[in-house]
Amino acid sequence: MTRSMSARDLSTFSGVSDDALDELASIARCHDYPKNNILFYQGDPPGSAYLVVEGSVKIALMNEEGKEVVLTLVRPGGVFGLIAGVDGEPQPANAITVERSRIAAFSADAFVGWLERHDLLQQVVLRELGHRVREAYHKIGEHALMGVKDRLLYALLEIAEREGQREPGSEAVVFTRPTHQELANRIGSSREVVSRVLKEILTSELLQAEGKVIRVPISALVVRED
Amino acid sequence: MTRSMSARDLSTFSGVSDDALDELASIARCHDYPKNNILFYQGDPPGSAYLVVEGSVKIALMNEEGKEVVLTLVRPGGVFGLIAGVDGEPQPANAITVERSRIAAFSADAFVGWLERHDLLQQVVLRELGHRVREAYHKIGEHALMGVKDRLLYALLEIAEREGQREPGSEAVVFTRPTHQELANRIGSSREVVSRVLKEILTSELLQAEGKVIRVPISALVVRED
DNA sequence: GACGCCTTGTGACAGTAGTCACACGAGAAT
DNA sequence: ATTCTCGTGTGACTACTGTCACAAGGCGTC
Repeated sequence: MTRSMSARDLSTFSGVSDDALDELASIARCHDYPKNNILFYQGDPPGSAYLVVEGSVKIALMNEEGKEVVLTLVRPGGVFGLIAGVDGEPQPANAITVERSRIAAFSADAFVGWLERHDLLQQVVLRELGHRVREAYHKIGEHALMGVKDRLLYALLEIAEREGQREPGSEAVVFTRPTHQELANRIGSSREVVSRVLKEILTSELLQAEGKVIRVPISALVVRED
Repeated sequence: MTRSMSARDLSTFSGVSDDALDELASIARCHDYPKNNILFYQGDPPGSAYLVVEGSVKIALMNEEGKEVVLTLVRPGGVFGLIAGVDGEPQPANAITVERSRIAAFSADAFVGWLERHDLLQQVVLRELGHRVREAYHKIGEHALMGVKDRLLYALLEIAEREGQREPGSEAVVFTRPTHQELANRIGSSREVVSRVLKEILTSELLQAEGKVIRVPISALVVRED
């Protein structure tokens, strides 16, 4: 793992001392993976905890026919595989790289040991799990209580929040949207439906698009808070 | 909080010493609530952590029209309100009694203090949150990847696992099912649809019913493991 | 430039699931 | 006993979603 990984401002490990991060780096095995590489399957025994150094990884479920739903997207600085690592149960979902990614892996024992040595269970793991629960609850609500159009809208707003760039000289945030298929996987729908509904949203709604770039007025973002 | 509450085999606190439980009891405010009593709303600031002593509480989301989806059902010995108590963010969902219930409440600070004093963060909170995440992920998968019939089937099997009684003299488990409306809320559907689909399941499928009592062969339960 | 692969747009269709309306039965309450 | 409420069963209808089929555009590789 290169020194660059221990970026001090990454969300999950913010507030962790440099010494601890250096020690963490020393127990990591770091590798590059191509796009769509499967890191582990749902049901696998807990082996390692993982840290995304570069790229991104989707945690997702699939059914027998190959239909997929993305539970969460882990971006640089985020960890995954934690739950199984912490409670010793099988992995609750599949982990797959979304793009070419650099991933650091730690043996579950070594990682938990590190957490305990530095008294970071609360700071790191609780925060992370709490966030996952919130995220998951929100997603359940979306699925059970809203239709495709609203789910898609929320997904777009969430992306805007997480990776949108402030557009120079305007009160809006821009980002290039993922493919229709990826959006469909995120919201648990199908490519064709996303194609149609997205058009509808972009014409009538509060978002505009130029090509694959979507503009979201900042006013639309703040409103969305739950 | 009566002494009876500190039952030593309750899942969430199994393995916790009697001394610690006694101390916990000493900081609790314990009250009885009628059916359908709202304990907190989604968005409320974190106030307390709660323990179900008797009865049960549903953690659920609602939309504007009053449609509801149950995220998890907390039974005696289970805790809720934890996430907000631990991370200081607003409550992620509503908490409502399902039946007449006795609930012990702890101020968030006092509860966290107790956990830390007895070094139980890992044992109690991590276990609980990990379980919640798994449960939630499973539910998302159900919603995104399965239809009403399968969701209902899973819901019934889950109930059978959690509160089914071994039927004397047969290889089956029995339980009295909740109302159609409650089932609909659990799976995010509607009363009428549950009424129809349930009939379908009970005639063709692996479950049988006599009145409101449902029989599930044990063989059907073990298979369902993920 | 030609080929192939990925992504997209769209019409037509099918099926699932949700809603509305209404009736019936069992129990609780008065 | 009468009345009310709650849970239930069912038919009819609607609408939202997903699927299939097919065409076309973009972009990189050889």
